[in-house]
Amino acid sequence: MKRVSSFGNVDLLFEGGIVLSSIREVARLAKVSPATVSRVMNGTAAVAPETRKRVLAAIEETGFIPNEVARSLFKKSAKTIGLIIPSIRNPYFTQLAGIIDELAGKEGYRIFLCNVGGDLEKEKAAIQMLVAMNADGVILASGNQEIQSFLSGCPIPVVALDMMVSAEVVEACVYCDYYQGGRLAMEHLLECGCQNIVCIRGPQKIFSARQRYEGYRDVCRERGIPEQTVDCDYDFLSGLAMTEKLLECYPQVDGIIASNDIVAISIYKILHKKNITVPDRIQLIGFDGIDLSELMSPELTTVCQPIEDMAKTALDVVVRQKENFEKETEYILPVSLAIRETTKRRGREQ
Amino acid sequence: MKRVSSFGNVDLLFEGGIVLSSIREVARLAKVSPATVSRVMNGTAAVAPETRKRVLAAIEETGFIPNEVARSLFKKSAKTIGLIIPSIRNPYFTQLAGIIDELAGKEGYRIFLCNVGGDLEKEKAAIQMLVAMNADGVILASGNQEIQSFLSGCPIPVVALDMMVSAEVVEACVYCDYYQGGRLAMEHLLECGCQNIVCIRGPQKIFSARQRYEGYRDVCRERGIPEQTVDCDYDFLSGLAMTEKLLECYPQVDGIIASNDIVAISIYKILHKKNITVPDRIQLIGFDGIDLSELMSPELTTVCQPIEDMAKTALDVVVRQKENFEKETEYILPVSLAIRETTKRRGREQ
DNA sequence: CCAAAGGATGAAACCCGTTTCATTACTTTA
DNA sequence: TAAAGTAATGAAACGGGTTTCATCCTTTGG
Repeated sequence: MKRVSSFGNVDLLFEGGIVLSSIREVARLAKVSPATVSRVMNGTAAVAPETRKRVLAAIEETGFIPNEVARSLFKKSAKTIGLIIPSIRNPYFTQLAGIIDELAGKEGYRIFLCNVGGDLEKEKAAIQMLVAMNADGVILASGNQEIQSFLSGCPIPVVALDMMVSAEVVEACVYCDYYQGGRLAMEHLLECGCQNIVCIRGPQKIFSARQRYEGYRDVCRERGIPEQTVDCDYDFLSGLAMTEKLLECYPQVDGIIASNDIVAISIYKILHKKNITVPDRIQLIGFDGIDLSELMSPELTTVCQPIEDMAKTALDVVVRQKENFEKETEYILPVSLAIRETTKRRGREQ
Repeated sequence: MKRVSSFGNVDLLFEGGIVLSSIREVARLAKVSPATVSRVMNGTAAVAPETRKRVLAAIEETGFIPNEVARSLFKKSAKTIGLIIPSIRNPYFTQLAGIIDELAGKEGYRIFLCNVGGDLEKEKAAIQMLVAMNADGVILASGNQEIQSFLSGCPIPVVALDMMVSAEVVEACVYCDYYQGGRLAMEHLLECGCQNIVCIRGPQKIFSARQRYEGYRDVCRERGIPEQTVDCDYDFLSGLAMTEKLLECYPQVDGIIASNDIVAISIYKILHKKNITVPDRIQLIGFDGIDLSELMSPELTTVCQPIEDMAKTALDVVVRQKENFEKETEYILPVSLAIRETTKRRGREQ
């Protein structure tokens, strides 16, 4: 019913489907050697037009698809790049993954997505697996600094995305000016008239979260404002829980800096549920600039990261690492403020 | 700096990192044959305790990681299952992917996610690639019926998820009772007092969208209500555009059935922007029951699909297809109504 | 007209983990 | 004590595409 039908010695199928046959079968059919078939397929050497035609016909007839595994084994390259992310449920990472996937496709690479969920062991296993699979490189966006020591001696190039890892163990780091982002968020809330701002910090072992917090903290210090923080993970469940806590601890709050957009959305949910109006009673700002931040109602004011540029840069480093002579080891991209509906000031920037 | 250091003939690295070395090197170091090393690693045959210890020590010393590609080539199995989805940006599919990934991991399989974006050629290429990679099976959730004819003779098992494909070409189909979902949505809006309901249909070439529409349509017919429909894709951009159109064509509308949750969210955004209150002036219901439907404010009333069960069922069929004797070819799962805040009636169900 | 150069092609090695099959050594049974 | 059986292990083949190297044939230059 769905197995390949056998026809003589050659597996054939006539209904436009997929067939398994080997290069040797094709060769036999075309009355050439496997080497010649390989040359025709890859254009790696001149083949007489007459021969080429016969080979092409044989490929057509058998529906031959070259076995990628055999190719990978010899070439020591699977034309695959691993993308390690902490959560496939976080729209920020799926947006990133979507862009990287598309760009990689154009360069002839596949993306192997590894969802490690903040688990260090899973992350190590993912890297080992990618190495064992002859992947050509890794884009590491797990956010977990602890992986660093494990990376030394990794035989395939690794580029850290959204995290700061020593240039000793990775090809390069690509991240944003999170610190500036933290400052921007705080300064914006102040400009909007907030008197009582609380910063919901992401996990401090994550570089972006730490830097954002430090931006916020430094503005506080410069202006003599006491810090008010709550700790929170980068996911919505944590966001919901921490918002409850925040309202308990800081009932006077009139401005909230969320650890990222998805947390901002969950904060908004709680505020909405409690009939606390945004931005009238409390103003709210997020980080990341995911699609959803603009899709939610009201639209979320947020500090945008150039997701597309980050994806492009990271991929570029991995793909072109061999040919890079004077390579950068650090790409720091600028962030920008998107003033929308959860803060009061109508700004110049969109 | 990051290359593996060479030590004698054996590649070594002392800092806990990753190393490339072959089974033959390990064998040489342990003074055994590669076969014995393989037997120690896989437990495929008895090895003398003394020998085993030497081999283990050699593996430890070299940091040897068996090459998955070589293993896949021989075994004709990559311990990998392909998951083909139309969009990695749609939370429904990432939620699905997350669950499948987790379950597959427990069974010793990797998931290779293929984002084909509704492009038939990309989808064909993805399937060919999976075959060429010695994948063990495919979970096909692209929604695109047209792929059907391409599937015949596919040498690896395919299970269709969220779509209806002939049992001739797939191992099984797993989907929900979308028709019932369509009815449920319509009946609920009627119960909530809507007089002027518009159905925003998903692409009619997609099975779920067609079935949902037919559920809606049949309720209309049974009650003598004239149909009012607008066509829309399954993404938020389309949702935004179509809502504008809807409001133009049907200014009297007081109930909207969205093609899915993400479209419902974008509908809400437009309504909110136009100061049309939900559910007072217009009531709104979605399909899918993604996390986000509950996270948005107000919480979205929606027809939930048992995403977890679907994932589990699909994976089970693929993994266990060889041992299935009397196999089902169709798994139809029930949907359920989650009455939340975008419709008026406070229902029994949560 | 012969040598050198170039083009087309095939045989065989290669990538590396797995498995079969044969061999050796030793134990058990008759 | 011989025959039969068993455990441990290695040599070699295998999987399938790629590449090197040698070979053969044709063309070009002297």
